[in-house]
Amino acid sequence: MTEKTLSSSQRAIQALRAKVFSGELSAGSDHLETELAELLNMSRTPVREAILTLEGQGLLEMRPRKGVRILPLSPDDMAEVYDVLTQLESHAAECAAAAGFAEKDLKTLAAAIDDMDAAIENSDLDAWADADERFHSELVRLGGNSRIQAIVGMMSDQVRRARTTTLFMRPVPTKSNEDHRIVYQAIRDGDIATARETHRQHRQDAKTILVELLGKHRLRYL
Amino acid sequence: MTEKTLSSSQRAIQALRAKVFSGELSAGSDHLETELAELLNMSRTPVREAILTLEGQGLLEMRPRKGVRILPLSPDDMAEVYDVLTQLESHAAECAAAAGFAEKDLKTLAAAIDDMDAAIENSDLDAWADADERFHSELVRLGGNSRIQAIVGMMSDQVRRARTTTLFMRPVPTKSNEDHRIVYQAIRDGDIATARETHRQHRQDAKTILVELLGKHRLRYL
DNA sequence: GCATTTATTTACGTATGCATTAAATGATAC
DNA sequence: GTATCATTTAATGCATACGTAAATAAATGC
Repeated sequence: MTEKTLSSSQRAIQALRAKVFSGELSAGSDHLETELAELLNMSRTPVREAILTLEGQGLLEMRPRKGVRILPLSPDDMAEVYDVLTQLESHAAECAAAAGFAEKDLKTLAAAIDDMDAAIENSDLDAWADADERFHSELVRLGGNSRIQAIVGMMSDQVRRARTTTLFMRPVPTKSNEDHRIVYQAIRDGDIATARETHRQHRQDAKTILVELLGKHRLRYL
Repeated sequence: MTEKTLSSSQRAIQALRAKVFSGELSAGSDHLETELAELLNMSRTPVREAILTLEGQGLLEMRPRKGVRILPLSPDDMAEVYDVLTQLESHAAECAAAAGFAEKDLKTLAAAIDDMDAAIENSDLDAWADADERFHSELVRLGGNSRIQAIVGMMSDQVRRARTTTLFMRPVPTKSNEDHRIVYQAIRDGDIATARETHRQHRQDAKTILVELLGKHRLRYL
């Protein structure tokens, strides 16, 4: 095993991230540095460093004397996030298709798609969401632009926060996997235009569905 | 005047940024926290906080026991940066065109274009670069996506670092401003496709020119 | 000499203390 | 009752101290 002793700062980052995603630190809530330090059993110093880092990733905001605010996401915010994902991921799909990967280079991508099918069979939404993330993450990796990877990672974090709430509100995403297969084939066949355009449309659909869902359920923040 | 007493952390961020851009802290160089603290006349604490922030913006990297490394930019890195800019800015141009701005909303954009013309007349490359930045920054602002603004801002910082070196190596960018005018008109006329495609091509050309220039001059890092 | 171990240095990570200053509370005037 | 000012509270920003572990130097064995 790759045993590593994480620094307190690193643990703080992980722990805070986890608590934000789990909702233990809910969106819109404020927390004093002292409170978080106590919660994580460490001094304020590493907590402050973690806060700085997470602020840079858009998860929270330091507001002097008012505490650390876990950033809420409005439907407009989600639209912004999805627009960034749409542009950068479709570019990644384009690049991946242009790169001329062999089928064996694409096995991770294919596996994610198969897992999604299986998850839908079993009506296991969590497994589906997990595989979906793997697909998108691998797609971006294949795109070969490390900065796009980093940015998409940050935006995906935002989506992940919303997912807990939204995942069970929407219909089983069967259409979604058809898109994934088309993108996969386009990349394998070097069909640049199809890879890009299919994925672009795929993400744009996801945005529309989500934003409408939020509107329908009167969710103004999450 | 808007007089404000900046915190030491804030001053550290500004000062370090300035020193990176000016080259006083040159790309690839390593610096101990103590050294930077001394340089900025403050304790390590605010310096560390600034380092964390700037690390999140991709300007430097904390390497325990080896010092803070000012990240060098390879031609491949520049290509990555320009690809992100190309995707996100062309999307912003598209959105701006779709938004149906009145001519008066576009005066900042028009002013930047005029300034670039004037700068070319005067062979003032610095003024040109300044106006060029204003154009791109305003374009993205008009796009209306705050996340894209933030990301483009970060990527522009990377470009800015290279500019000191590259600005005087290349021919006067006359063609560039033709593109800008076309983009401007397309936005004003609500011609979404032209706005996007012209700007996309504009940025892609810039990438090609820069990468070739770096190759020609055997600049492997900057 | 060269390799390996031991000692030393020192940069970093974290805890702690304190001054500052924004916010909250209370007092006073109207 | 309200508004203004003084007072108190306490969260933060920063400096400082210190233990730890990495890197370097020294020492030992072969």
